[in-house]
Amino acid sequence: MTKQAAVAVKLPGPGRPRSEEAERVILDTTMQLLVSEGYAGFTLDKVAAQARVSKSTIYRRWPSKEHLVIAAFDRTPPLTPADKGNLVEDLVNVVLEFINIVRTTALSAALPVLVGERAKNPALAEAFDPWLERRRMPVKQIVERAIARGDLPAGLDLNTAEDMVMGPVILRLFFYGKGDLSRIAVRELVSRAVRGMEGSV
Amino acid sequence: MTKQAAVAVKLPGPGRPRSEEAERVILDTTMQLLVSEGYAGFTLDKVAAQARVSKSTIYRRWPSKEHLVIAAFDRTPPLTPADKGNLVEDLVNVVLEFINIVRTTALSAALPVLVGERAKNPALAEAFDPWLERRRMPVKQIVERAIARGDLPAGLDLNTAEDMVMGPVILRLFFYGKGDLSRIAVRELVSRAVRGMEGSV
Amino acid sequence: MTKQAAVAVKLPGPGRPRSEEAERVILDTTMQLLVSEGYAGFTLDKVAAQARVSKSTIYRRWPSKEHLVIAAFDRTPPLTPADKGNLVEDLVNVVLEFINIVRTTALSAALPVLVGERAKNPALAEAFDPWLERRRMPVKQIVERAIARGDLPAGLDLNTAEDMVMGPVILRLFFYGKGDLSRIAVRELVSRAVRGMEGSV
Amino acid sequence: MTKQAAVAVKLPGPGRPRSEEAERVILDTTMQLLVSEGYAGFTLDKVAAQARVSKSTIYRRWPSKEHLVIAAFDRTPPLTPADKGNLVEDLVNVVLEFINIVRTTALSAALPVLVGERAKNPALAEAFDPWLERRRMPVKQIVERAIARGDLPAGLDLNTAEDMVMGPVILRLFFYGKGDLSRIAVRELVSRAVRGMEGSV
DNA sequence: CAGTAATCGAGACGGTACGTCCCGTCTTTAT
DNA sequence: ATAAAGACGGGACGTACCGTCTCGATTACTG
Repeated sequence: MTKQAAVAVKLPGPGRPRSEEAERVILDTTMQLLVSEGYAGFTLDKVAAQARVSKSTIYRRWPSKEHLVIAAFDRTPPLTPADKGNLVEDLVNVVLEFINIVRTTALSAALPVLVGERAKNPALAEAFDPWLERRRMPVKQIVERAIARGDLPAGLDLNTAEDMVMGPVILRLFFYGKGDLSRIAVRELVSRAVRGMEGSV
Repeated sequence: MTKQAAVAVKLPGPGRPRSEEAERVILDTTMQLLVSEGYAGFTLDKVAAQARVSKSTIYRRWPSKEHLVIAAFDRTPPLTPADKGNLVEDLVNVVLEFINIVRTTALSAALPVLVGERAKNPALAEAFDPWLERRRMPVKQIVERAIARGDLPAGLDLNTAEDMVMGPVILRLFFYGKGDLSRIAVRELVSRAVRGMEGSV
Repeated sequence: MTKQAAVAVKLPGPGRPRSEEAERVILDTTMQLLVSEGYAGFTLDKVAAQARVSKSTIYRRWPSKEHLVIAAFDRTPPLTPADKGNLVEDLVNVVLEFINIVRTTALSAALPVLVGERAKNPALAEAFDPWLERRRMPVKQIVERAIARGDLPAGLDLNTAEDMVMGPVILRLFFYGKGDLSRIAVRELVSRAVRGMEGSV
Repeated sequence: MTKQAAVAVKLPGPGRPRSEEAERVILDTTMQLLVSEGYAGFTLDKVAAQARVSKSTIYRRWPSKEHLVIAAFDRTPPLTPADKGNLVEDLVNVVLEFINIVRTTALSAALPVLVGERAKNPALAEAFDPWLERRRMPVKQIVERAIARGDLPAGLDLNTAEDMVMGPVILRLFFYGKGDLSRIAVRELVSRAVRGMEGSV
């Protein structure tokens, strides 16, 4: 009934404790290799070799390559939902921050693959979806505050709003190589999305 | 100046001509295996075996597994941009048609992977981008006609419009497992997108 | 100066040790397949399948098909240089024993191929030549003892003697399909070779 | 019943006649490629490409790669059995000539492979054996003349004599990389072989 | 303080797909 | 009928990676 076990602090128990150092090095190496080699060239053997760690040490912590990748991305800092009281500008800022993260990490290469795998791998979905949901929070929070302020109608579904804001951005980011994602272009997309949110269906 | 050469009919020339039969069987088998096995379980050896064709015959036509997959999708019928003079309804119809295609073919599993590969494989991008562009046409055409009718402002960028319509849908289709894509939900997304298109930036 | 290192017992070292069982099964299967399929029909995939071993396990030990074959032959028991004090009879016996081994194993099919490959593959020569040298030992020993007994002149070169004994035999064995290699024929060849060894050049 | 057909001059008949030019170019290219690439790197596709000839043109003439190789070697000039009346010197000369041919052509690489194939390919044996027999003739002739002169006993079997002369040489030539085959070494081998031929068994 | 148990590194293992290569055959159009 | 060109089926090659396993060597907690 309780999910405490999952969160519970690992009790010492007998036996040699897992090295936190190893965990950190593995995740760092994972991130670095994803960037330098791309997802396709990313290999657990390479991670093990470069991190000076055995493959068992990796598999003891994460059940598959994909889980490791998700864990690595999980450490990227969360988006900070700026609150200047201006809906459009707040959204633009958080979107640009997201774009920047995607471009500097290997997310653009890895995310599609993870998405593809998730479809048929329930175990992966279990790790992936919370991460994704966490990534969606900032936009939702900004929209929520705007509703509270009365800038947006009360009946607006937060998920729908998020889809409208991020959908076009993600399309340009992942699907089209050369989509315009300058601040100006983003502001147009966001402005139009916000306009679409106003009023009832 | 002319692109005719690229489109020109392949002249017979000397040597045994490539078997159109083989090509057809390979693409059919590819599509079928993608659906039945998923992208990860999809193998060129399986294609060769099931299509009763040698691997050389496949590799002679497409330089890699990914190119073959794109070629297979390339044969899926183009979306037909219905024209009932009602912008929102026309868009809803074409979007639902797209959703249906994605769900009945293996697109949902394959597209993310292809997108991921495209990022670092220029040769793949060359084959992938035209296909994607072709898929974007119907929505653009509908929007274009609406502009001609005066239903939408003349200055509206077609790509932007397309991103606003398809972005949220694709987000729900690929990224979120259980996004609501019923006709009602789609109509809301499309209606809001259209509202966002109206007026200037 | 010492060659001990090469012969030294493999120290355990870290990591999972290589399975001696696997090694044995692979070599057994190799030998059996060479006999049943002939050299041309001999395939590493077949070996892997029949030995219930992965190809990696084979390639981890031997760098190529040819090296594996040599390793398999390397296990055939060495010729036993009989010593009845009769030079000709001792030689006849060891030659007949050699002929028998060649005929019952796949040597007759494999040896020529290996010889052909050796010419341009230094790595192969490195494995092949010691094996060949080992095969030459028995005849040399018999000749050496005969020299010690005073049955052959002291200045006789052992290699030359060996070439004179085995050359005609190998010619008949490998090059001519139907060369007479009965005990009587062999005794004639050996007798004449021994007569040629007597006296100075 | 008659074998005339095989030897009969090709009657013109209908249709385009076979190009003698093509035949010559193919054989030349075969020889050259065997030398430059070695037997393993020798490919019919390479022959066709370099000779500017289609593979069909090759297969119309010879039923397999091996037959083509034999045909190419078949054009090497026959050994000329010098006759200076000195048995040993005549043999030494013809042996050295043979050694030279083997070393300048690709024979050393190809012969072992052909020998290996011959064992299980009757059709190949049919082409190979006559060639081999032809190569054995000079030594036999020299021995025959020596018998006629009374230098060797009348009962000596020619094949046995040939085996004794060529066996050791071939052993050094094909099997051992670095066998001494200088004129002096060859003279010793031949002298000893001749001594072995003298007297009865 | 000895014993127990989980961890570590190293690296072998079965399985399987990849993309390349070559053989010998077949199918075109052109001589 | 031959020729050049080149596609075809078949099948082996050697490489790579995955996720599992087996070692000997460390660490801690436990009795």
